[in-house]
Amino acid sequence: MQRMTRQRAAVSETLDRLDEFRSAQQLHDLMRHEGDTIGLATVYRTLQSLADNGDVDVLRTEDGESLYRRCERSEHHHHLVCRSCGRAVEIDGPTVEAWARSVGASHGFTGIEHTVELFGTCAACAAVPSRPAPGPANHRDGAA
Amino acid sequence: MQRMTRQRAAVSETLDRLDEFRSAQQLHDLMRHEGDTIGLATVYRTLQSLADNGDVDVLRTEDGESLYRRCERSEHHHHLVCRSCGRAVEIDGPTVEAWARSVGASHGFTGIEHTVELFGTCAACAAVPSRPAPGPANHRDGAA
DNA sequence: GCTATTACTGATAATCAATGTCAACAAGGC
DNA sequence: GCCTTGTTGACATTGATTATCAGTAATAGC
Ligand SMILES: [Zn+2]
Ligand SMILES: [Zn+2]
Ligand SMILES: [Zn+2]
Ligand SMILES: [Zn+2]
Repeated sequence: MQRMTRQRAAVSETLDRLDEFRSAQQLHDLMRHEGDTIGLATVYRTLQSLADNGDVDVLRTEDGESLYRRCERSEHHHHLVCRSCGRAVEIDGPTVEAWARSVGASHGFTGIEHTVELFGTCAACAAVPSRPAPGPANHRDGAA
Repeated sequence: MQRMTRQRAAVSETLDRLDEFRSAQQLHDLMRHEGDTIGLATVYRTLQSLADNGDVDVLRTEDGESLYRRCERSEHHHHLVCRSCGRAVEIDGPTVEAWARSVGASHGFTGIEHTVELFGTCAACAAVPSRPAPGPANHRDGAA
């Protein structure tokens, strides 16, 4: 009931090569520019199912866009994300997990989940504030 | 350059009476049902400016909707929010603040900001799983 | 190999929160 | 009163995401 198609494989491979959080549209553009033939809807669907399976991590930007990234570790973790290029570092908050549970319980809440994300500007982006995105995102449409 | 109008005052008063995080549309509906005359765009604009001034806290739900709430404390804090009714408890993560800064710095990131929110089901909602929203949100349009 | 079944694809339309537009409107100062 | 300036609200628009659905691949049975 879930076939591995050329398109799904391509999305997966693209994610493998990237270190940055990317939106569905960014991934679609990137793949198209690299010669892949794939529809935007398929990219959305594939990312959706990858996320459901826990194979990629999802992140909502401040303006409501969903960003995806294939992370190294599969266990629960959090992210330190560069606001300008999307580069991410996987981190864990050893104390945070316990703290979340205990705070929740002390107020009579059950089924506690927590959202912990750090945002900042990475060293590379801080060094070159003019260059907006050192990652694979900075294809300016000129390299056609 | 910023006048206090009947509409803005009404939004502010409504927020004062609520303990729950509410969306712009929920607030608009609620006010309309209570007899207030106000346009949806005005509610959005007012919430926007209140948020910019730090007078209300904003929260993005899992599906990208913005929820607003007037909080007691004005200093930096976080929230424990009921997923089903929006009720919220203000909490602070004493260690989290320092942890965020140090993790960011140790990876060469600058301008660190952090997002820490806890979600769960409050005692009231856990007790009555059938009743969807004990708060002012459960106006079923029947009380016209 | 051939065909029926099933899942997948992708162009397009639909959704929906949020924002932009802009003429009518209120308040303050004069 | 009248002008200036900020506000309102109905409506149109945006933009990311999702739904549609006819056409296309892969699979299973024969
Ligand atoms: Zn960066
Ligand atoms: Zn955690
Ligand atoms: Zn708060
Ligand atoms: Zn609750």
